[in-house]
Amino acid sequence: MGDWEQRNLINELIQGRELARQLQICLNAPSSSHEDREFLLKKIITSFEKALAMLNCSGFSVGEPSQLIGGPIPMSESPPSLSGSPRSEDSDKEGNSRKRKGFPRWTKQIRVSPGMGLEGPLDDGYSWRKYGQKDILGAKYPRGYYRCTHRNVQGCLATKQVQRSDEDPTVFEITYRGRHTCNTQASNVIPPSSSQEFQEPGPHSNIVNPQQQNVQQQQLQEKLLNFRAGLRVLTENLDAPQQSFPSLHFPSTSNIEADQNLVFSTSMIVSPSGMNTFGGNQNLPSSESEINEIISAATSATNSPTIGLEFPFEPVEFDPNFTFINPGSFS
DNA sequence: AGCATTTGACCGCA
DNA sequence: TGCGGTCAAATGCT
Repeated sequence: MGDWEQRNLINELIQGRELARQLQICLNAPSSSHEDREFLLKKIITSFEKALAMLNCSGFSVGEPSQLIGGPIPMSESPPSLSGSPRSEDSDKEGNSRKRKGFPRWTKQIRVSPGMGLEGPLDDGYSWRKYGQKDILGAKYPRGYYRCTHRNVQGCLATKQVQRSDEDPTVFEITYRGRHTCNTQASNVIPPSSSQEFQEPGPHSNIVNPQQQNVQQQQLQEKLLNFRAGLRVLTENLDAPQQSFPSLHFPSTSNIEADQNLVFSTSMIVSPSGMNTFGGNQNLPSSESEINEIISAATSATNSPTIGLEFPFEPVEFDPNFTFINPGSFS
């Protein structure tokens, strides 16, 4: 872990601590609303998840045994022994091979509810560009192939595949391959200061004047509040390999072979009966095709400001055990 | 015009 | 040889 990442991690932990303190104050204040507490709680969780994600990203296996929601997700890909001889990233660039078997790979299965805005959880904070779609044998739904938008500019070789589950169409299995070497997410992960934690200072964001900033921030906070009120994030222990994975060297440079053993899972589930409380907006996907369109758009993570607003959930990117479930259980 | 998506073709691996 | 992953030209979108 480099200095930069360490700073980010520390920032995140400090932020988590501050939020916890605020929550403590909130709990002692009878005037505070349940919503406020809930909001702070969500922020704390998000903060810690970010920190964990950073650790995961930096080579620490931080998956913890936790609550299971849907049971272990069977991996459709090769088991930890992952086939193929390891290849260095250098030798595996375009032109040498169309199959990049040497990259670490991990899979998430993610659940979302339409009521909470599908683009949120699907946006992992990176910009993805779709470069292919393929009908997979035995699968009802085609698999989408995405690569980092900054592949050409920054040589970032991260890719991901999005596959809708046959068994449960509301589940999307996202397989990530390779690590981002671009700086895309950096600005998202670490807010410059706590007062700007909900801004999206990503590469696509434009500098705005303070007034616009305040308005946007306020709207964003309101949106997030609504979003979070309907969101419950639970971790799930989906894959043993992660726990048993002995190495603390996540994809740095020297341990690609061992890294191939990394297999994570998370679930994204689109609840067909999700409540429509998100910001009072009733324009929610009702049909399968609509959901597909949204998923497609969200996974491509373009410059849409809406997508950008959802960045607090991006740490899911590296968290093996996230599950977004139908927020209908909240009211 | 520039960027993203679509889609058929190509390639490597099992 | 078939399947999965990627390329790249065509097309669409802003």
